[in-house]
Amino acid sequence: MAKVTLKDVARQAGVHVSTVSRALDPQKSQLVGDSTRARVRAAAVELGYQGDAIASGLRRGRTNTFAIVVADLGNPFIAPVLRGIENGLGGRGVMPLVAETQDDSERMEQVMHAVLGRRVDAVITTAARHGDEQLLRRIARQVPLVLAVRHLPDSGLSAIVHDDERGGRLAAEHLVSAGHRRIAQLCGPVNVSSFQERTAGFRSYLELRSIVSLEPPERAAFPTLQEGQRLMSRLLDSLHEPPTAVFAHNDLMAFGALDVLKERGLSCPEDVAVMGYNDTQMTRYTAPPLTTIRLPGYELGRLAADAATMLIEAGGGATPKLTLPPVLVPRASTMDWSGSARRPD
Amino acid sequence: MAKVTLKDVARQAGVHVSTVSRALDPQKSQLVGDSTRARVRAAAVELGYQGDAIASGLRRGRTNTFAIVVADLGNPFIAPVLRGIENGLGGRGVMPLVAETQDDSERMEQVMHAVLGRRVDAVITTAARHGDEQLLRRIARQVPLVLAVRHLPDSGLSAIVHDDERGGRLAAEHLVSAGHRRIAQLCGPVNVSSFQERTAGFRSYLELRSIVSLEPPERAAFPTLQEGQRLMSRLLDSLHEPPTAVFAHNDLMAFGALDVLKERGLSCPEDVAVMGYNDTQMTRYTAPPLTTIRLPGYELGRLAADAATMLIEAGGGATPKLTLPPVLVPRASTMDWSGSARRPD
DNA sequence: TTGTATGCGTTATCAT
DNA sequence: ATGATAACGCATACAA
Repeated sequence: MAKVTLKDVARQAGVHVSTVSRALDPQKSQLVGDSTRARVRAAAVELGYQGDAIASGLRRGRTNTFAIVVADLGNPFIAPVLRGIENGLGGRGVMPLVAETQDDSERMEQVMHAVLGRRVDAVITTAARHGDEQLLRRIARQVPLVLAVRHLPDSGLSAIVHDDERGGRLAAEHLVSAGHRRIAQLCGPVNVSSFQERTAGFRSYLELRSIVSLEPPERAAFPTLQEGQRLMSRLLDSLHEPPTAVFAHNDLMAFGALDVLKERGLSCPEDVAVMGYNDTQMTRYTAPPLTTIRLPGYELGRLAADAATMLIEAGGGATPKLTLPPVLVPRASTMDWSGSARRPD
Repeated sequence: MAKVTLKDVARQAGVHVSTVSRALDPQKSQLVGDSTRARVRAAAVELGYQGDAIASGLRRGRTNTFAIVVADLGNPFIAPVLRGIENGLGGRGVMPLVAETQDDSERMEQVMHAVLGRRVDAVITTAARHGDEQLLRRIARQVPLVLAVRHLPDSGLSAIVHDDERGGRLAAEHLVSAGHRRIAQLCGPVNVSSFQERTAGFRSYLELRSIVSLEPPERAAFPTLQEGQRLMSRLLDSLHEPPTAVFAHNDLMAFGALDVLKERGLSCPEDVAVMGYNDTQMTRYTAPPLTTIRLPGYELGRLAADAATMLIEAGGGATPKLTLPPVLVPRASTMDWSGSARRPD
């Protein structure tokens, strides 16, 4: 089945290619006579004509394709975001070109190169890290760029993010009001805005209450389960006495922390309360169900898609920024802590 | 920053466009003199030249883009598969164009239309349903097509799948050998190969042991948590006495089943053992940890990418098919069933 | 309302 | 070893 082009349809319908082009373009089909339009459409259907988006893209300078650059497809939190983007795009006939940086700035550069070469109409990335400012600003001069989930303060780039500073504070408030005073946080990578802000928000509330935040000797290199395990081990090793509560910077790291607690014969929440972040799908099914901070990932994805669309239309005349609110979701992993009776708030 | 084309580089280097094209093409750069090549490259770097994959695609007839058509990005099992595909493609400079059908055959048709129009070099889909044979065979005549995860028996299409018949049998063996006799399965959608085969494999082993499989009045419309809840409720409503073990066709449905059990005051595994399928990331953290069937999703993704590449090179002269083995992962959700002492095998 | 001509950026083919 | 030219399929400015 050789590929059918406008030319073939034109011959079949007995008109010129440009007429076919117009008749088949919803925007311009009105410019063509009723009878010819019908004839052209019939011919197109009969021959099974299918427009060539590549040729059209070359001519029009628009590909109806957005690049979605994520850090890690394996992180369950990314699925709803992707889905939101996909759904936000679908209606407009735009399709997502997906790439993964694996949280590596070099790969980020390669990926950006690859997507720019494909002449995407916009780029949405959830993979920004501090240090990428220069690269991303350069990219943003060539194509509308939206930061999602992670932003780059003072970069002047559009960003749709969650209020992670607030999320960190919510976590701290929750733990403190449950009576905890020996509190630690397992921090995600230092060069990612989300984790920096969670750290800061959490710490600032503790300081407000004059509580010292216990912290492991280092931060996670990646926000993964394995790193959660590693940090929790190091934390326990570095203290004479375990903390009574731990705030992990995402749910995966919290699960890693739970592993280590169990391994060492500590129970959650009786000995150590644990909370996560993101409220990924499974948190309510774990043992114990995990207290966490819920972020509207799907919503954020849709809004990022909208922002990218706006950016295209505005032609540089706007930089949409939005910060979505997190919500505390209290569950058993921070309830009924045995120490709360002994040391009431 | 206006876009830099071959023409600009040619002018800067003082050569003809076609020379630039050759000098910059790794395949043909040998055909051009050493000094000119150096000059051209210098000019390209200086101007920040970046090839236009759209124009190149139009001319060459290859876009270095594969379409990945999935049913549901929200299903956690799809993440490792996507990741495997992405990694399998990355090395070859190919990028994935991702689309979601939401398990709707009509949307499948639209999506296929959209990706064909984008002149992708190949299509990998994990969203095939019985009833899609005709559509997909038509697509396969126009572009190399690989079915992944779900296949279409007798369609003659390439397929990289898991051995779900075997997986179903493993599940049945496990439950029976734990002493269960009142066993039910919560079946996924009837028109999807994976679930049909899980159903068949499970049933065939029970028949072998002369055990009647209890089943809810209907199957799930989608393999989701909500449907798992619904089916479990209907199952319990339809029986005088609950089953002692339930095989859910994926982990999500199993979690739904657990919800309902808890709601009704039944405990797992003491009253009812539950097992899932897929071994998604969270199964070891749930309460109780979920017995499940592990599938090599990442591997399957990589192999599907390879198969698609092969298909392109073979030009229709091959239809790679592969079936990957599942593995039983026993955990607490099917252990220490209280009835096993009373009715030993 | 329809047809003509031209170009989007690249590459293959031919010629030099 | 390099240059000239045409063509990939489509869309637009312009002419009729």
